[in-house]
Amino acid sequence: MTSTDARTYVEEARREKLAALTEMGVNPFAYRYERTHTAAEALGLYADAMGDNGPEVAVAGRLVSMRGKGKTAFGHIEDASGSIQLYFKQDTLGGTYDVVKLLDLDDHIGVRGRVFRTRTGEITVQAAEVTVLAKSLRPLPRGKTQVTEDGTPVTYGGLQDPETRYRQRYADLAVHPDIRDLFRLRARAIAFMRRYFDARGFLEVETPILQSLYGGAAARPFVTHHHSLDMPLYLRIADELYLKRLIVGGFERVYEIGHDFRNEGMDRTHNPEFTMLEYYQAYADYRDVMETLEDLIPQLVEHCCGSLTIERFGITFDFTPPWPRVRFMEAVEEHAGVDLRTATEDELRERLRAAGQDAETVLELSGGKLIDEVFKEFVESTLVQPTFVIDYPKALSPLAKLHRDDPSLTERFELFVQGREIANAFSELNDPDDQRRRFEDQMAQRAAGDEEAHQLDEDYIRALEYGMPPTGGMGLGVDRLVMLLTEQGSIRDVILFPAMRPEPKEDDRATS
RNA sequence: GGGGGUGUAGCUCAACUGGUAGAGCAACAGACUUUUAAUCUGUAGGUCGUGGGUUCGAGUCCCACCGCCCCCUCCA
Repeated sequence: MTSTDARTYVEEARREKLAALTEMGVNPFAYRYERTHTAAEALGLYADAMGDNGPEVAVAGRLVSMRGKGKTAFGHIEDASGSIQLYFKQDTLGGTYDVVKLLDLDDHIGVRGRVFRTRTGEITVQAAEVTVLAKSLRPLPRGKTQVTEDGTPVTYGGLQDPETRYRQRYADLAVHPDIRDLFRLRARAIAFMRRYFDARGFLEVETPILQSLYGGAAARPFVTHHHSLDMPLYLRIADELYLKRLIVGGFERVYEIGHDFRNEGMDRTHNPEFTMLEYYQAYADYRDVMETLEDLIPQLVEHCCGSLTIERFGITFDFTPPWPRVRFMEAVEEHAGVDLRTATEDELRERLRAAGQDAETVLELSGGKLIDEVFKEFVESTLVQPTFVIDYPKALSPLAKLHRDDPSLTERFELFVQGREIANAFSELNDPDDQRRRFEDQMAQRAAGDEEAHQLDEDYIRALEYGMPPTGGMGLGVDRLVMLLTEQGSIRDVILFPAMRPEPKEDDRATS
């Protein structure tokens, strides 16, 4: 009996083979294997002049296909590099052939033998020695792929159920090489970011995930409790305030790639924990940050996808810089037909209602939230190609410096692609007195019932009082960028282990 | 939170207007010493998400609950 579900007859059969192997003195769970070549390397070794006398290799991997023929058998193993065919022959293997008969799909095995080419033309390892590395007791939900006459592969069966794919990502990855490739691309993108900032003198740092006071974004946090301090701690919702403390400390250029946690709804673009890149650069303003993004992102896209122009979701995205910069106010005026400088809140609410939004929900909106909503309703979806929206209203941006030409605005921009916010950046507010006033405004909104408004962070203000140089900073949602690069419609498809409800136990599956 | 869909064998899916569950692949036994979704013969495998109700009879109808997916709302 396993802990998760009842053992099936298929598993019983595998356990019987496991027992038979043990009976024969074969350890079904070996300690190590001296692999000489990956599957791809072994394939590359063979040249036709070698005939049946190719080089000897020792390959190892998971058995993914097996075609028994009495006294011979063909199968494929798959390793991280790809797959290679194996040929087992009783004449050659002698008693070991009994071990081959006890193999199941999904077993990990090591095979030593010479490389040759079969009559049908496939480069193959003729097994001279077979080592069981790990018996598989539970069959993977593996589909069968047939290549039709016109060359299109058709897969029968396989692991389709999205829930199972997320819950048992190990199985999903094991049977879907393309999913493994997707996560390799994700890793490649993150590694590129790291190299990019390292090469420009940025210091990678780690700031607290457990915080007694959370800040840096408008969001509800996860709360936990520290026993010996007997106090609540919050999981961070952003890295921002700590990274800027480091600018005060003199690092000048810092970045962090890590998880933020927001206790909010889950859907195809929101996971409770997600990956954020933040960077801060002394003596820079938000225009410098735009230039950095216009440099970084195109390079990253080209590095990961091979081109500055990519076809995704039926749209051609062109990352060739420079990207359009549209002012927030002008964008709203153009798409919503309202002038935020003159419109009353009631007029804005009426505009939202006219667009089909729920009247009661709209009534609860005011101030920055209302303006933000108007922007989201009318502007966001129009921003398909990479676009900077710049100069946000002050009310929306309590951590951004006031605009040098217009004190009702801030020097803030967001980068949109495919109608989604990818990055958010500003000339960082470094006037401690102004920061205190902005926090106080937030506290007032909080008192008025806005759970997402910032808390007043005295320690952060103290840091600013010591003096923070002019600083440009940015946060970028890594998951969403990866979604675009890999053409995935759900954030769960780019997170290895997305948040899931716990699996119901057998006993109480239907109760409560 | 609202609306729609869905949950049947290990996997992928069937089962007409209610009549007591079926296929392909996987599994098991046997045949086959260069095959490749191998093939051939035979066998086995299911409290039809859970609980209740209607009915002579429920996978199928009704109610509740649980999970998942999609759309709307929303935070990145």
